Amino acid sequence: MVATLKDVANKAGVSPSAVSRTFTDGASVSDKMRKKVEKAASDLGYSPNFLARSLTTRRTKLIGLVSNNFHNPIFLEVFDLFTRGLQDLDLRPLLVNLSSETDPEHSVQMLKQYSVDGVIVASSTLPPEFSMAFRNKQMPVVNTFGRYSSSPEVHVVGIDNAEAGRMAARELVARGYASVAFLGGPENATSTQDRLKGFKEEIDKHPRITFSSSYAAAYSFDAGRAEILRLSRQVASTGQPLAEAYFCGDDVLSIGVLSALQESGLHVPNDVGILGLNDMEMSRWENINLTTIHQPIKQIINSSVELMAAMLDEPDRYPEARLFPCRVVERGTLRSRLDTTE
Amino acid sequence: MVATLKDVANKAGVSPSAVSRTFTDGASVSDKMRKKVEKAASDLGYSPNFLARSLTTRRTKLIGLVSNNFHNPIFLEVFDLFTRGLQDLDLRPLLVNLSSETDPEHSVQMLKQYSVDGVIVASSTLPPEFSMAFRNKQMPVVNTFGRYSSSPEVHVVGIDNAEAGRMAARELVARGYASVAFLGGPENATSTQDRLKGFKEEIDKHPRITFSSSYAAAYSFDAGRAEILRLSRQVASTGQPLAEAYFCGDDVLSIGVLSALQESGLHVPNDVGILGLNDMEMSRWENINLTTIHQPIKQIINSSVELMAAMLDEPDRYPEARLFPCRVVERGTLRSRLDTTE
DNA sequence: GATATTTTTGCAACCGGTTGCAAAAATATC
DNA sequence: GATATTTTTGCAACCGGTTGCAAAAATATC
Repeated sequence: MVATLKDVANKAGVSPSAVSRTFTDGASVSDKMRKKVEKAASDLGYSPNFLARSLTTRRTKLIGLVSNNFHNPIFLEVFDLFTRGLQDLDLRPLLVNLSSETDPEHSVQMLKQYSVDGVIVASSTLPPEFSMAFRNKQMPVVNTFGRYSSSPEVHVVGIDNAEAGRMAARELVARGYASVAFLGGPENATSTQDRLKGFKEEIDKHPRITFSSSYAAAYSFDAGRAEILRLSRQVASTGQPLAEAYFCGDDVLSIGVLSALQESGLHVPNDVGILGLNDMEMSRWENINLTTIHQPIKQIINSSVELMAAMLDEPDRYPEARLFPCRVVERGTLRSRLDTTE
Repeated sequence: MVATLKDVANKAGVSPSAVSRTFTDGASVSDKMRKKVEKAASDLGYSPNFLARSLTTRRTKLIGLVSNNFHNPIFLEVFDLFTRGLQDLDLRPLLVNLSSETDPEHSVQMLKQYSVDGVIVASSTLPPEFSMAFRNKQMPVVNTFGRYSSSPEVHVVGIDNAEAGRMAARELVARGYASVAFLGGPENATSTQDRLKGFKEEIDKHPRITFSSSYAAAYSFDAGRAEILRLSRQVASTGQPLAEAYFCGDDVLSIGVLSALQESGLHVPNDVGILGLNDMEMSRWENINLTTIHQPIKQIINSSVELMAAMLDEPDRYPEARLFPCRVVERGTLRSRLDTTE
């Protein structure tokens, strides 16, 4: 049905090797030969079969793109940037949804069967065992949004989550909040742990500020909303008031929190302040207008793709962590900074 | 490095064919042979190379998942459902981002080189030439969210967009709006055209209702917002007032519209009514609370996956359109229905 | 237990490519 | 124009599998 290399060779009256060389970068073919082959190939609508080729070259140009969060809108941006970035380098993303997968071996199996050249794990909530399992099978792996010290054998691209936590704390302190809280994502996610650690570390320098923390079950709207509702009910039963400001582990979480607060008649930022993290597109939507810590995801993802490309040429590259600085983006969910000169 | 079929054959002391048969469903192998081979295979950590296998079986189990909209949050749900659905059938999605692609031949080339078993085009805005180009290369194609009559050679799964338009019109009529408008997505998208057609058809039955229409440049928040701002400026310059209610071509468009209206001090639904289409997760977020027409995307996508699976077994299957009914989901962006008994 | 039938197994060719090596052709050198 | 050197080409083996066919082994039938 579809033309093969042999068909082209016959049509052009040359050897199969000649055809193969015409379609291989840097192979030795005379101009005359190339012309002849290209003519025959275009007449037959031939294009090389990458999968057959991969058998000898050992390169499929397939990259496993692994994620487990399809409920956080930022991941649409993540997929957009990854697919474009990979396509630009002539690599193809094999999308793997690990939302309900618990067995690293199963995912390894899956990606091994398709001989992917590398794996990008785009998640801060997937247990490190997954990245390690890929690594153990000699696959190049980049853990985007990962923790930079937990799996020293795996390349990591992202932000310094502890520093982001500190930045959040400094921001709330500068605005004079007397009681602050951390409302994180899943407790076992490395990103949650590190953000909390940095946040608390910095808050602890101000003994007069009250600190508390709690966790949402997932990085999702529903989870954020559920957690703040739970805290609100506590106010009623235990008398323990809500904090003056919440640093939420993520934007979508923040939006869930915003939604619940507004509904219960509390005004943001007058009654409660909210600070997010990510700065996803939606956060600057005028009806959301979330003050948040910007995570430079474009840079993070482009760098992840570059790093992956580099690993394909140099599989035993020494592992590195690439961290990008964050910055606070002021919008409408925190009260003004204090006008002090301290 | 990684164990091959021959390694297993040697270790088990049997022929390569025997090993191959052990890993092929329905092949003839005795129990004793199977045991022996499985032992050797698990000792070596062997798993078959799908790509090598595909050379003879002519099945890669790779499905091209093509989209061009990474700015509409509903597509995150779409990708979630597709990846899960395909994975459950042991198929693998090769994600293709056609956001900035204009040449169908290029995408065909790309997918042909990877010998995908089929292509799912998940878009109502990609020109029909793309689906047709895949079809012309004998690839099974399912156009999810496509127009069911425009490319009769391509299978389509989705809704009857004209009927959805009529449903929207009936809903606005029932609520007694005296002037209504259609604020669609891109003018050349089949979904926009059909929704407008149905909507207008039904509104025209009510000569006392004023009708107008306009288009946003994309199915995105920014485009919806920009279009309603343009219309608002017209109010100032031409005196032409805004409509009492807008049927927007999509939820994310509606949210952009909501955002701009609220900002300019108009109250929804008291001053202006908004009706969306899709019912994505975000539309039921309490701080959005959009009245919208529910498109059953779970059913649509599961059906698309099933249809694709069926086409793999029967490539020349007669093309069909699978349409799912929509329904209005009442939330907070339209005023109450009139209490009439007419 | 001999023969007929069925099941299991291995051989060899094949899927669609690439590549090292040697021979052939083209070019350089005198 | 003969010889040395370089470039181009084709052969044959290989990448990691599958499969039709015939032979071998196992089972059924009398």
